[in-house]
Amino acid sequence: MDRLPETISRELKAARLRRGWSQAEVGKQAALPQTHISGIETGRIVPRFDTLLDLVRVLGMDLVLVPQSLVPAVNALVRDSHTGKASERPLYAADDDDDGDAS
Amino acid sequence: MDRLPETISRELKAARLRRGWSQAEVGKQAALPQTHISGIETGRIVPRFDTLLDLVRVLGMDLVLVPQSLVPAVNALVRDSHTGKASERPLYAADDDDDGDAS
DNA sequence: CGTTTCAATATGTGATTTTATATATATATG
DNA sequence: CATATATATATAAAATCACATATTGAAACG
Repeated sequence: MDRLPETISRELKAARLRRGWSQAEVGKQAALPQTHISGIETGRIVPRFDTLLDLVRVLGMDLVLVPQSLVPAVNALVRDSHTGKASERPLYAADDDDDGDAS
Repeated sequence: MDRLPETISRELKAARLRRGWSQAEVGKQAALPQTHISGIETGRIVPRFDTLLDLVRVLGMDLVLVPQSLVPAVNALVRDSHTGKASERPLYAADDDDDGDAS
């Protein structure tokens, strides 16, 4: 059942604790009651997409749509940034402003 | 504004058309009625996170949680894979099948 | 040209389920 | 006790589902 946001729930909680915030504090910033944060983190309720997006962004993260084939690469990129290895890579040195639209 | 999944909606539709699938076809694979696909694509309804995840995965994509600071890099990575520039990088070689239309 | 058929898409109604919200409370844990 | 977290109601709003139907667009035909 990896279609359940159970992973997301854990990552949300981890990100929150990483910042040393309480559920009430996160809830206040995302305009959500603490009980809701609790329900989402425990996986008891599956949030709407916009709700999750608010939460995620309050925690300094974002949800990005990527091709399945690139998921490993993206995960590696994120992991590298954690370990500090990203400094060796002039990744987006050139400006990259997201037009985000490829019609 | 941009917390609405309006961008997601457009990308969902684009990905669907890229594959030449009808809403009914996508709905069948994601176990959703065609009317829902329509509502989501037109932005009339905001899906739950798990629903959106099902849809996204049926379309060969995924939603990845990344730090906001890495979003530009991730977008660049995705863009490069589209334009074929990824060839310099022997990452995970498989190039996603979105070659656009075939007709 | 008009209209008929057909596929794809969008919209509508009603019922069911679930999130979202507010409030109160229980259970830790220090 | 005070704080943080989880759970329990109750209400309102919205998604989900199934069905029907309208709209659009294209192709075929008289």
